[in-house]
Amino acid sequence: MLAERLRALSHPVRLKVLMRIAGRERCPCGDIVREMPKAQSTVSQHLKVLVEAGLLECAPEGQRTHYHINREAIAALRTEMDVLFAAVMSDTEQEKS
Amino acid sequence: MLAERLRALSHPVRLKVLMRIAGRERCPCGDIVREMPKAQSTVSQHLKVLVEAGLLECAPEGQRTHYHINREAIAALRTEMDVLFAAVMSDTEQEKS
DNA sequence: ATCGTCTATCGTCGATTTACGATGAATGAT
DNA sequence: ATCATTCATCGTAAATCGACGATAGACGAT
Repeated sequence: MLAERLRALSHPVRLKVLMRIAGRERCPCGDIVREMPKAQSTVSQHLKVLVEAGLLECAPEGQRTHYHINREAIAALRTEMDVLFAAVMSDTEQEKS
Repeated sequence: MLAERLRALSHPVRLKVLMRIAGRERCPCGDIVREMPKAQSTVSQHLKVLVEAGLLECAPEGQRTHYHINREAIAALRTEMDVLFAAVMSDTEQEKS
């Protein structure tokens, strides 16, 4: 559901996490923790939320887990948002004085 | 902040409310309550959240309050989302094997 | 085999959210 | 003046969230 994905994006830390991961392939959790004034468990939780929303994917590799953007999900979200924006911005036609 | 506005959109009832108001000028609270299986106080609260996020504007008129879309805010949000999407979808350049 | 590193998960606490009914203020109708 | 309608707000209960420390499992290095 759209609301679910928007919820995943509706926290400043998660937005920042997403941006940190963007532009990298295979970004491990530790990298993000190091760049953020949050406990490791907190970051891990936020990552989980993003993964569960489908916006991130993770790949356990050796002792670490690499996260990366799920571009398909992002593209789908963009489409949904476009539909929403179009609907909400649509002209009423009954407002001509 | 972007996260704030996304939060306002991240609830199914609020999304529905927004869609109900879209395409109408001067939509009173009662109309929405009637079209939704939620208590009046609940709808009123959700409207408040949307207003506080700037996505809706309200105009008390007689005994009722008319709500309408704040198109400028929606447009601004769309721009912010475009930036986010662009950043997140950007190619890494380091993935060519 | 032992130790350090990386990460997920658990338990917990306080804060916030969501929903509702009740209430009250303002307006409109009679 | 009385009464009904419309809406915002208050109080409240249950659920969820956000953050943390502690812990445990898996892996890599020695």
